[in-house]
Amino acid sequence: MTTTEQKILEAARQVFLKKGMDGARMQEIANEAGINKALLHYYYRSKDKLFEAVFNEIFTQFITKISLVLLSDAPVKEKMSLFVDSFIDKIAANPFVPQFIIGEINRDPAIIKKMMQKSGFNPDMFVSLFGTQFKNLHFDVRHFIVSLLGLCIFPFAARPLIENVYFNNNSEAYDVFLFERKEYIKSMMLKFMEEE
Amino acid sequence: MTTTEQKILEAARQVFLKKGMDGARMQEIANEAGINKALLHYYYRSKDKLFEAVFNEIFTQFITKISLVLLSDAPVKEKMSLFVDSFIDKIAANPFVPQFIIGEINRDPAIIKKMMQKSGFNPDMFVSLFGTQFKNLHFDVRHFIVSLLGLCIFPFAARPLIENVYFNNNSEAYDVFLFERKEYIKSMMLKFMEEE
DNA sequence: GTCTATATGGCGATAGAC
DNA sequence: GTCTATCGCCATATAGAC
Repeated sequence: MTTTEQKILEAARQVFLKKGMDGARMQEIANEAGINKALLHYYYRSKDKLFEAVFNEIFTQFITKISLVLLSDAPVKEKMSLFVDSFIDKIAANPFVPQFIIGEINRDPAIIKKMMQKSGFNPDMFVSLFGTQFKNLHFDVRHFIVSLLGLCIFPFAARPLIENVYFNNNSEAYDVFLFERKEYIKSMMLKFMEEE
Repeated sequence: MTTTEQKILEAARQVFLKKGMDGARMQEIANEAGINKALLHYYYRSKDKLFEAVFNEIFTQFITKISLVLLSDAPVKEKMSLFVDSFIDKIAANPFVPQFIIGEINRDPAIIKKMMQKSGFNPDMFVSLFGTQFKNLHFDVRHFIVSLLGLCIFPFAARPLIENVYFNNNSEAYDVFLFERKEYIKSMMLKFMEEE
């Protein structure tokens, strides 16, 4: 059984993910939830508050997934492989998340700090990891992480363009491409991580 | 000497780049151009038309830059190096472009086809290149191009988040990081392109 | 061509009955 | 808790004077 509050949050998630804060309409969220517009304000006071609740949920899930690659203490090559597989699966199941987060953090950068606090994450946690676990690697770990994220996220964020230019809008072919991509990224990164 | 029409387009470019189609306001564009709101409609009929003019300009510039790496017939490794240097310089000079394009192509995928026609580009041109120039490479060229783009673009598109998490919001440090990134990407790709 | 004033519609938010 | 009706504002767009 789902409460009205949950139905609203789920509907808001759908609409905000596709349209973003600026493009979303309270009326559309109400329709999606099968309730009246006034109820949205009864439960969440304002569009801003509702958006924050949605963003917090999405962002926390996303950054939790990312942090796993850093927090586990598996050997770094296995860790990388596991991350690529699970991260791409995760995005494929939530294909609107990357461009949503990219759009919203650029629209309102201040939201990041707010969400970090709510999620219980803090920047120091990430930074301190560089001083300990990774210090013996021959490459810069920040560049390494950013590369890994870019390689995984970009083909989803830029999908409409790439699918048009390189796949003649053949959506099924692009799904295959995304699936292949796991192996491509892993082999690329493994080669790069070799000690010579 | 700049005409009113040019002033409007320049102002619209600034505002749309930062706020996107949904977040931009005609009043703000008028203020930025130092003219009256009614003049916007005199020259561009509607917000949609004005947006299309702006998007077309930005998109054409962007995709022209990308296509150079494919169209020149320099050896592939030098080509890659040249592309990374010039492309990152280009984005650094226009840091809002990546997230703007990502946002708008996802908001309205149909705009891509429209812009492709206006710019004189067509998908077949890109696709045919794979059958000829690149056919002897040992790796998939589509994955290669997408990787290159992702490695260059992502640190700009996700800047607010990465800058917060890994650089404690130190903007100058992040600029250094972006500058270093050219060498990092090139060495990574070169290693990957080795024949063994 | 450029302005002021205004029409027109849609949006977030609230009042108040049930 | 949930609804209908409506307020007040702000956005795009247009009319019409200069």
